[in-house]
Amino acid sequence: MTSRRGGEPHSPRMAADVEEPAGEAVRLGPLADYIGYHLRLAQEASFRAFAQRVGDEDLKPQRFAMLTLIRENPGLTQAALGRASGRDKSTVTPALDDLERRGLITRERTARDRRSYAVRLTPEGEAVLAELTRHAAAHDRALDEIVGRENKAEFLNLLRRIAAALG
Amino acid sequence: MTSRRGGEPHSPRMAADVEEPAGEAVRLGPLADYIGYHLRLAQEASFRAFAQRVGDEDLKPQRFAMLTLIRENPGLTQAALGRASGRDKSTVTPALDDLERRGLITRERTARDRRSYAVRLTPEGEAVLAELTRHAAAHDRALDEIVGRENKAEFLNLLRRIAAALG
DNA sequence: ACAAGATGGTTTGCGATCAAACTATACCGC
DNA sequence: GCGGTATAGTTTGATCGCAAACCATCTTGT
Repeated sequence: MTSRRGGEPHSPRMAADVEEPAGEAVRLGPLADYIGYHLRLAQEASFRAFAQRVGDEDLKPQRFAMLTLIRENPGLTQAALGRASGRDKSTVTPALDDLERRGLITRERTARDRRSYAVRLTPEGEAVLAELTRHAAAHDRALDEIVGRENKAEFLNLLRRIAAALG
Repeated sequence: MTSRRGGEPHSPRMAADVEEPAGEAVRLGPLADYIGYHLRLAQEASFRAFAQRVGDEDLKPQRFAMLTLIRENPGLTQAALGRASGRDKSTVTPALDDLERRGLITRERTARDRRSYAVRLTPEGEAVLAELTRHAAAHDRALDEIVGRENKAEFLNLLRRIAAALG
């Protein structure tokens, strides 16, 4: 095979059988020691495991966090909820639309600031959250096992430091 | 489309000024000790800091990881790239379309397996990656500082363990 | 009190991502 | 070989997320 050059996207050039790392042994290079890279892989693995545990039909981690924050801070505003859960306000709106449609939360206008809503759980929301919390607790116990009891506190502190320093 | 203009709340109930956590002191409840929750916040903070550092116009962490993996494993397939970077193959395709359009990578059919492409960096891709690597290294040095030199190895190991155990 | 700016919420536009359906090719058992 | 199954890549459809534009309301400076 002659090695052709050229810049056509998707032009099917043939390559002789060169090195081809083929096997699963992919080298990570500098990535291997980057905190950011491993942070992403770990977070996504955790996310998927959680979603799988509660079932595809159910509520995802993001919704769970929002419901918990609402229960812990009844009447909080959407903006406060967004800050606490690390989501943009334009993400909070449709998420709450969904939770409201499902009858899990209420939005009430407040006299104090008529721009904002006071968000609260409905009894139904409390019930669903209680169920979700069981799944979440089981999920986090699994994470605890992986991390190890003796390392958890330090690990959490490092994660908090990263979020705080870069947030 | 939840078509609802700012004027009409869905259930326009007025709430007298009840507790209203108002201030920024939002209680996290059980979330405070969940590894998954802090993992997500830390990852997103890191992601945003990286994107900001390389500039909005430039390539995001995901593209950087892909370019690095291609450089470290020239000729690897899209499937292998997806596995290594933790992305679905249907995510890899448009990402490589973009990188190819920018002239940073090439896709060549191989004789060995005519279903797959051998992906490689162009000289232009090498140059862009070199520049990106400088930013990434600076970013990770910042993370190193936050985590602390003496904690980094252990921290990385825990992240790897989580990704491996739940992946 | 009033104008200027800040803030809460919604909408729109865009990119990233996955899952599932599909095509083409490779591999395996017989 | 042949058929069945597995794999590489693409396409489509859906969800999630952010940023920016926008309106309504609150706050602040003077």
